[in-house]
Amino acid sequence: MKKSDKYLSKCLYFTSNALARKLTKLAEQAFTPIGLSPSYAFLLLLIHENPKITPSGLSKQLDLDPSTITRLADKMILRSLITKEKKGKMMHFLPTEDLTMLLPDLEKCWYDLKEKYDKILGVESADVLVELTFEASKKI
Amino acid sequence: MKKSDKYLSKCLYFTSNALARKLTKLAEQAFTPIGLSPSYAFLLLLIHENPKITPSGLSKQLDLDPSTITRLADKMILRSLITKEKKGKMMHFLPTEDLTMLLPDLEKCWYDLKEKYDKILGVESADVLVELTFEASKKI
DNA sequence: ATTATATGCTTGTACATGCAAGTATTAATG
DNA sequence: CATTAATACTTGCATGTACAAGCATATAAT
Repeated sequence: MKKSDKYLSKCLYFTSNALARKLTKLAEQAFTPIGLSPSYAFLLLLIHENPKITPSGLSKQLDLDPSTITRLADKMILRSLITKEKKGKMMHFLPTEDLTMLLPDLEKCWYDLKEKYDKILGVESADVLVELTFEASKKI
Repeated sequence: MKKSDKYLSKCLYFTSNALARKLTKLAEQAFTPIGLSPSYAFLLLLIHENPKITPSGLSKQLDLDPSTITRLADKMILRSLITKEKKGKMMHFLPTEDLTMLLPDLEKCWYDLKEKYDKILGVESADVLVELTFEASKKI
């Protein structure tokens, strides 16, 4: 076994990025029916469940830079799935009717995604992995 | 607990992407001493240990698209850390003297990175996580 | 041997993302 | 009250990455 194999297969940075890329591909497939990539789906779900949520609020929950939220949200506004309202220095996002109508389809995509990787990894393994990954992510 | 929390914290796509982003940031810090981001470090290590390796070979080992390898490698050529040679339709990458000289520093960055996340997560937890992540990634 | 197909790499383009800097609003301090 | 500092968001720019299409070479089929 070469040194490089050890570096790769034993490096959390590398393995987690590789896994993330593959899951992203899987997720993108799962979400094609609604024509949105998965990041947007999360964003939309959060806005739907937390109307008036701010960019910084979304930033914290999604672990994304505020500027990234702005860009993602702008595209969703163009698609009339959300709106935004400025109150002082705060910006609030609001779901539209279109989003409400889309929601069931959106949730279906999620189930499909979960089904996909559960099938590949086994439900128990997937559950363990997601739990550990979540905990690790919180710590870093 | 809102539905969205479940969707986020229990979604492997989301958690693994969040973790990967955070580890990438950590890794970028660890590799600043040599002025390279971590993807390049992996690439260089593989080329150093497998002289004459091809883009497709690197693509498989790094789980990156061949076109991505081309771009990464091009930048390393500009920095005189590798060279490339065409033989038929195959392209071969070769380490330069500069790379050989850089290698010890490069490996040091790795150890620092591992130390960093081992400290945060605990060595055992990190080991378990990397193993599970690696296995999952192989399956998908 | 010529044409067709497959393989390997590179280039054009697009995208999610982060950081640094800018703008606008609120809070704090003198 | 005026000035300074802090907060919230957005914009400019850079980067790693993938996909699709293109080009070059090798292999297969007729």
